[in-house]
Amino acid sequence: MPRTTQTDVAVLAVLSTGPLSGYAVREIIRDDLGLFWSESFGQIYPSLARLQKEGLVETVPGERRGSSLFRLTGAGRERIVELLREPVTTVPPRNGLLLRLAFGNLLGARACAELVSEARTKATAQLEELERIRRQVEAEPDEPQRAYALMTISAGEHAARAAVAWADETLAALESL
Amino acid sequence: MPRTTQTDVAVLAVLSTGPLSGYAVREIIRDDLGLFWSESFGQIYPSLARLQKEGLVETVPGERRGSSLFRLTGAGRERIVELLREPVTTVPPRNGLLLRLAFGNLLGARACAELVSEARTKATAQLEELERIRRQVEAEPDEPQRAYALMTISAGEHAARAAVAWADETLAALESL
DNA sequence: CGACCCATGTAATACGTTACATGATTTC
DNA sequence: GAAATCATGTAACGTATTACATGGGTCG
Repeated sequence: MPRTTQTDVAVLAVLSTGPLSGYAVREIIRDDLGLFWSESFGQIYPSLARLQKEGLVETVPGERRGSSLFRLTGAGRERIVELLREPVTTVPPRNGLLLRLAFGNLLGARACAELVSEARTKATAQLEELERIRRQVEAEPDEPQRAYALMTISAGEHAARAAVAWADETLAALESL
Repeated sequence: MPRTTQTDVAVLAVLSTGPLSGYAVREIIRDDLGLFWSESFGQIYPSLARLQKEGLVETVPGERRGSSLFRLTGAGRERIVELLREPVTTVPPRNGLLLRLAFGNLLGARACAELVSEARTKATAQLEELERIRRQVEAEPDEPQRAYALMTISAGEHAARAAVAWADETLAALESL
């Protein structure tokens, strides 16, 4: 696990697009960043409280009576750039499929083939989903944002296509065992 | 995070190849499974103690005076197959590079290109490393084990090649921004 | 005989999810 | 006015890393 929580980075980054409720922050993370990022409520709310105490976000009255939105302060706007500049921390790998395959002799070729086949199905489904999202994003106006969104989509597409190719190759290998 | 610790699965699986010290278990996980799995000492030793209490592993005297090795019991041998049969749990995604790219307008095209370039370098290095390991494994006798090891290596190769292709495409896109 | 590796373990701390508790607002 | 959604937060629990503490064996 990373030394410093990345939650603050994600929350600040999302808030850089405009004032939002904690609930809305979570929705954006889930719906727009969900393919490569995730946060739970249990992380987001404490993070917002922390960031407010540090003066990086402030609350402004929302549309709903009594509701308030979180907005980046000037300090917050500086901080998020600082944070994004910090080196990318990677989580230690934990690939359950490859662990099972590495000990495939315990599981048997048949069961392994099922697992790989499942992975292939998931990858093709993801590929379709990504193509759908791509069309949607490409329909948006050509703001600088769009180009960056397309890069993250493309990363998913490359990974998914690689997964499918690997699965096909691996299924063939398992067949001839 | 997964509901039940996957550490026990990995430890039992490694011990299925023969009796080992806790230290040796960690070495195998790091050196042989490191490309897709990781465990720290702080997980391995408590796991071994737990597994021993459950009667899934037992200790046998090792070669060194006073040292003892952990060995799977019959129950342990059954259990590991059960555990491997359980559905693969996936960790929620946390891709720091894609998070930065998604908010690339905050970071700027130049800094983004540096990050992507770094990722490309890492991927090519990994590709070379994997080819080295592949040659090494291919030199081993053709036991059933070998075929499974090659599948995990191939997964890494596909992923690394995809990463390189994506990086090239993305660098070009950033150039024309 | 000093450095390094083998070996075991614990404590402090951090990270993260899930479930629970609560209530307002909107929509049908 | 019932159901769904918006909204906020906490508590319990589980998972995992890192640093620390300790000592035996090996090799130069």
